[in-house]
Amino acid sequence: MHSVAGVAPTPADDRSTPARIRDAAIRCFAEAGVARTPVRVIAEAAGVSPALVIHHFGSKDELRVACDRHVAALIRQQKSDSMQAGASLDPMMALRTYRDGPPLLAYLARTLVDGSPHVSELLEELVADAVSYMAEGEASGLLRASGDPHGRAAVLLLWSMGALVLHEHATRLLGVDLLGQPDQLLGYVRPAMEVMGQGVMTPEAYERLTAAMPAEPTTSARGDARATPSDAPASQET
Amino acid sequence: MHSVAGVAPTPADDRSTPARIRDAAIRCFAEAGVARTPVRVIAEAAGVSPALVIHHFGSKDELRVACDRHVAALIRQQKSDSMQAGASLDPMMALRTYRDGPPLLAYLARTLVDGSPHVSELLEELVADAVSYMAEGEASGLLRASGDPHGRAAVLLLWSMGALVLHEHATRLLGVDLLGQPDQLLGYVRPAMEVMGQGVMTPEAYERLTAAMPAEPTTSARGDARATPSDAPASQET
DNA sequence: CATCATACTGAACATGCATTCAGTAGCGGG
DNA sequence: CCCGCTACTGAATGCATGTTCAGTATGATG
Repeated sequence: MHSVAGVAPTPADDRSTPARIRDAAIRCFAEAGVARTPVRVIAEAAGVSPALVIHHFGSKDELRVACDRHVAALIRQQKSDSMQAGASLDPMMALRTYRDGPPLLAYLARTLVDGSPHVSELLEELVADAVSYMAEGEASGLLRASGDPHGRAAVLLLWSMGALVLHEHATRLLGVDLLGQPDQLLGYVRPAMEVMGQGVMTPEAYERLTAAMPAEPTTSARGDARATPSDAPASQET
Repeated sequence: MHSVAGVAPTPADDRSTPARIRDAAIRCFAEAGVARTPVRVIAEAAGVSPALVIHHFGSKDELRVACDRHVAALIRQQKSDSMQAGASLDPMMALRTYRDGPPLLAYLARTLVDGSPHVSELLEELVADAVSYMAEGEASGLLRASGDPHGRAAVLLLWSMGALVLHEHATRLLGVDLLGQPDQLLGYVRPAMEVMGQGVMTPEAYERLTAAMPAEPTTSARGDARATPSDAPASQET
């Protein structure tokens, strides 16, 4: 465990010591989670003493916050960098191709469940971005209109991020590594695209469903709705 | 924090002491996660001493395994109970209506990320179930056929469970509580149903995409595929 | 050169934790 | 009545971990 760096302080490492500590922490946190990585291990990975970690960041928790901020900033940046190169339906897909993408995604997957204000903020930005990209997509005839654009974008992002968080299960169930390179994700991407492209229901079944659904998509949900006959993923009505 | 039970050992509690401890542990683990709930808190919630918890289960870790098994068994049972009452596209939806459903879902959400052999096993069963239900749905004209039924079922389950795991973000982004009652989930269910019903892409765009996709859906992914132009959720190509 | 701040360390320290231990109470079987 | 067994407890024990502390080196500044 904790197979990260080693103590070798690559001679040509121009990063400042705090930066090296922060980067080591990001790798460790991504690999084992925050709770299960002692400061000792981070210090070793950065080639310094545990005391120095505290000296620079004040406490392990403040170090974590610094990591959150840095990762959020990196993702924001790579997001805007990849803007021109054609956005995909998965906002994180572009990240996988970058050199440091996978560790970033692993860190994100951990932090999404641990909960961090900065990552939560990032998530809200991603939803907002998705809404506007999808509006463009709608305008150019690629995407369908939605009765609730924000809701749709949020649900798609939750699914995408949720799959990322459950990447271990994705590996077991589908044999793909969601933290890896995009060209090895066909086992995930193809079914996903199938659903994104056509849905899973027949047009008639969907028609019947919408007729039975309570009205008002965008206004905040009212209490008049009875239990819906079905929901998100996995089967049909008997 | 840890607002669970209290020490009151309801006089009419016919559960055995180990069962009471296990149930208390499930509640605590669901609420705060395994790592962040000391044995002491579980013992308090069950009205016993920490030493007794160890006495009955051997260690905290074995207690966790017992909880995993019990939760998996409960979910299996409620799943088969609700079979007759019309399965939905979300395999967990029925659980929400049961009295003890929400805590079970919360426990599941925690354990899915912590990783547990028994819950992983449960997940595989759920995929298998989903495949057969969706085959029925296809036969009765409700669902579309898929080029990769297992992949589709797995992806849908991953999305559904992923959203569950990220329920805190769902609350913030959509204002719904995925751990709560189904009739308060419209903000999630409606966009989800929209996607499940029709997909997000226009038929023409999907047509163009499938034409560009590499072939062979069911055979295990070969290494010949180049990067796919896009993926799962959030936008389109510029 | 003297001074001072800063980077840094090894060895403590304090705390929270799971687990152990020695012992008590109660109870069923001989 | 007594023996042994089980449920159970309060107080240790030992360990891992975050943090502090006293002190050293280094390099800039006067």
